[in-house]
Amino acid sequence: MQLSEQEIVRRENLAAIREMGIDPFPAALFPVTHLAADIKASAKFDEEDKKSTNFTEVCLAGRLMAKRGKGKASFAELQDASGRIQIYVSRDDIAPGEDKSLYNTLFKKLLDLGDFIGIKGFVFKTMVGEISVHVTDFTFLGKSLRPLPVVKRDADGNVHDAFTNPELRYRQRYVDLTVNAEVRDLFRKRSRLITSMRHFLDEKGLMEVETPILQPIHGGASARPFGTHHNTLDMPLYMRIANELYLKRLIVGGFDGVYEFGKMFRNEGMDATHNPEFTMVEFYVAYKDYYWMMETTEQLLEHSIQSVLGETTVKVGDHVIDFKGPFRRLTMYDAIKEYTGVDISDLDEDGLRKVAKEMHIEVEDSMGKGKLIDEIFGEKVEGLLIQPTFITDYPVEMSPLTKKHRDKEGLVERFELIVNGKELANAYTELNDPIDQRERFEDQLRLADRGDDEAMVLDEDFLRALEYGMPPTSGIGIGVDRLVMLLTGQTSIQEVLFFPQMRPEKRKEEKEEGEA
RNA sequence: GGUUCGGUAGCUCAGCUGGUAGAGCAAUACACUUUUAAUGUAUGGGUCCUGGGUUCGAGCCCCAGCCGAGCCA
Repeated sequence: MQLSEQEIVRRENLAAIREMGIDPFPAALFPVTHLAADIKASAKFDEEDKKSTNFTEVCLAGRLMAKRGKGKASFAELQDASGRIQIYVSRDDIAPGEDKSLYNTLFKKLLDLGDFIGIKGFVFKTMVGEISVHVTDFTFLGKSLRPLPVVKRDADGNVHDAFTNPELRYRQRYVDLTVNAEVRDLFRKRSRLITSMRHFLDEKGLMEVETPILQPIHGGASARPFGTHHNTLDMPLYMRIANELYLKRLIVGGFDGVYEFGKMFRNEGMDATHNPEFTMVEFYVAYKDYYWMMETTEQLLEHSIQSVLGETTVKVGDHVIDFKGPFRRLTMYDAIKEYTGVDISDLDEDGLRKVAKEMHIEVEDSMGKGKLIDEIFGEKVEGLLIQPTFITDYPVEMSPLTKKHRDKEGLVERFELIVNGKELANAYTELNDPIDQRERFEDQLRLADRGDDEAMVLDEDFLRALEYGMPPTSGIGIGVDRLVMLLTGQTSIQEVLFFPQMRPEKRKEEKEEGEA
């Protein structure tokens, strides 16, 4: 392995630390008592000597992220999980005796940016007013053998030498997180959002469950799956594209409210809004319908966004999106009529195909009525719906798991929530008539025969479950990644996933092996 | 899949009409006991993504490929 100059220096420093009799990777715990951000937020000071009156002895641990040497005393910055705080190290405080090597050698020479240290000391304010920890004792906690990018921030908040290369940031997310505080904040928001959604669902009395990721039949959605193989059973398995059919089996089993946060896997193209694996939260509640679900969705989003952002509005580009309910409700046909001027409610398949062609939408022979309407909506309407909007009452052909509308012929009780021109959630009054469900699956098989490779697969065991009887139920799936993108103003899904999917990087060593 | 842009020091980036590679930060050495994008002086650091081609000569031009970003489908 070819080491850079700076990596060699760090390895030499590592060896020198060992020679001083110090373990550069100590095993013992370090008794942390405080976090940088808490000290900065609540330190009180004696006006006379500038020492803190409430933080007289603190122990912190973290990475050394900046050094400002000043001869016999130095300033440095320690970064822990909460943020950064300045530390002040003076030679005669940490090395009071004759031997000054702890300061002159270890602190000044052998300590590199990125190393982990633990410090003990008291909090004070410098002459310039910076809240700092005056170090009385420090412990080496871990060596960093590679130089981190050094990102600096000036007094006006401008960032200098930012670590911005997206490829490097995604491939080495650990570096991105170490060096870019706003990235850490984004993922904290993501975590808080999921926590607050979970609280909301718990409060509603729903039970969190887990269902199979490896499925013998990839049901519950229209998408191409990842295939895999189980050796012992010697059978193909698919990574789930949805968990809907399993959650409904649990409703059959007598739980009347279940939810699952989970990864779904779809073997399709990747772009700014699609990663092969992504997170959905789905929940199903017995004895409810899609009207109830619309109200519940409004409450859930308003509650969780309020608790993450402290408000219900989000700025996205030039728009301010308000998640305060109630959201606008518009039927699919009315939406198309409003945005294209065409009333398609009475058209048959041929009529729809003609209308789509007139709108310059690409159509294929394999497309049925449902797919054609979906294309028209997707091309001409969806992108224009910025504020949260429930699009309701879809044609039965494109919704094989949804109950037929209670009083509109040919439609089903389904809604999608569209925000900022994109689908955020998809919900139904669930189809619980097993005979109707079997016919819908058979319609899907006919679509598959026509060449629709996304048509849904018939799941015989799911039908058996419905035959035992499922209570009337409403269910929904909400795209968590897309919601996080909205809340954090990101336009790329990669920015809200810790580890977005990437092509493998070619290392030189591997390449040479491959060629040999 | 199509198309545009990019890949140069650890990081962020310059690099003229094709003439043997540059800055800031980081690193190394020295000075400095309240600094803060610390400062001053000096020093070192490169498979210019890979492979071909054109040329006396390629970071730059041509071809193919790899990786990434954006736009389109």
